[in-house]
Amino acid sequence: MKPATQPRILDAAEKLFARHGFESTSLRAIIASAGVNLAAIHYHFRGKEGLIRAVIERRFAPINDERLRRLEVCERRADGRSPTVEEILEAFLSPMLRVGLPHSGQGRLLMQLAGRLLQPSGGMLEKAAGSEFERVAIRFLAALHRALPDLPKQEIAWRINFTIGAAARALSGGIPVKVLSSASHENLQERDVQRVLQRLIAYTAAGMKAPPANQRP
Amino acid sequence: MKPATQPRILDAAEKLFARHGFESTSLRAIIASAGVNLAAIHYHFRGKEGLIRAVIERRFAPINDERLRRLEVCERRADGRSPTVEEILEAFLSPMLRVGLPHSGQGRLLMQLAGRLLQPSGGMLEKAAGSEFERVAIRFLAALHRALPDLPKQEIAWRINFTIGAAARALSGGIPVKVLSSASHENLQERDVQRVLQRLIAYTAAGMKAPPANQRP
DNA sequence: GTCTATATGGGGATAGAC
DNA sequence: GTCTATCCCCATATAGAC
Repeated sequence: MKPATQPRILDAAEKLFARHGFESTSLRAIIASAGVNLAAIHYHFRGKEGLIRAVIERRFAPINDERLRRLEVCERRADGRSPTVEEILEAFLSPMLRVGLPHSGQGRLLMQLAGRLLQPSGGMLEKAAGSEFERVAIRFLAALHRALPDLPKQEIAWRINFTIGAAARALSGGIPVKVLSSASHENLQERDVQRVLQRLIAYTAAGMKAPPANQRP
Repeated sequence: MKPATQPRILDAAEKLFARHGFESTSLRAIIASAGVNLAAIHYHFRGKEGLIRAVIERRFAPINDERLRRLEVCERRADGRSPTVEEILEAFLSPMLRVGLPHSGQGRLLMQLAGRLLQPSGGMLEKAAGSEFERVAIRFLAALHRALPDLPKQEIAWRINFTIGAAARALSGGIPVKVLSSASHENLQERDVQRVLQRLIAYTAAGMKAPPANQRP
């Protein structure tokens, strides 16, 4: 028996989106891969934008839940005191990087997809990703503000954005410069996620804890 | 007398690309704004991809020249010793963030454009941006390796990628999460670039200098 | 409720007249 | 160098079969 139409569409769309990006993937390519009719997409998802949103939400809702869950765990473990910046950042970054096992093709596809998702690229993607991120961002901003009471909240907000940018690089494998990609992009395909996560946390935690620059130069 | 067709196309395309992104901007929108014929784009630039590449190269070649020039200046000033990480990163980041004055509309447009450019988003952009970056990336990787001799070169390559990701966030204004964008996106439109640069350098320099994570967890 | 067939309008690209 | 006319592909919408 063959799987239902809806998940077949979602699986095919996720794979193609991850490989070619959202705007470069046509619905026709998706229906060919899924073996369904074009109008089925419109029926189930109300068009391409709805399909993108459904793909995103299917995968990122659990990630965001996991982020919040981990944050609560390490806050409870800290028992009244604030968790370390490293712990908070691991709660934020790890679920995204760890989805799927290192050897799972689906996991790596999702990492590429996530790398694309996190970057603003022209309108509708922001909306789809933004609503998912919002609840998470608020919680983590508060947690980091508590861990770094000397930093203005505005500075922390900036640094969260910098951190997201760094994570997006890690997920998408970096720029296609040979000298850099030999050390990142290629390896990302083959090495384990844990190593990348360690590098990313070492970098972003140090940046997060940096003394703020002089505001009057 | 009216300007030549070619720069008119480039100006209109840059403006629209900056505003709506590359894939969401139609050639027809560009010709309407530039007041030229559709085929003129294909004649001068061999299609949309060539136009994107031309827009990119026109703006980024001088930026990359400036990066290399600044790196040489601070290396000469260091007189045999290595410049600080902060100096190297400022040479790398500042030309990109400083193009145009804070109040120049063109400068801000370019910042948005650059923010989009630096993030991998589906194929052809990487190629266009990658060739531009290559010569710069090699030089800065070497300079940072000299400034941070204890770090493996591979680790530095990863951190350069993280740094680029953070810079891309600064340029594009961050994710559209209200609580974060109130502190970044909105202000980026109105406040001076110097402030952003200071924040970015404080964050990325700390990340760059962080002790590497344990490789055996 | 689920899907097929088909129509519409907009997109990038190209050949060839001027 | 420039423009007109045209081609083919795509996303979307809808009517109606099952």
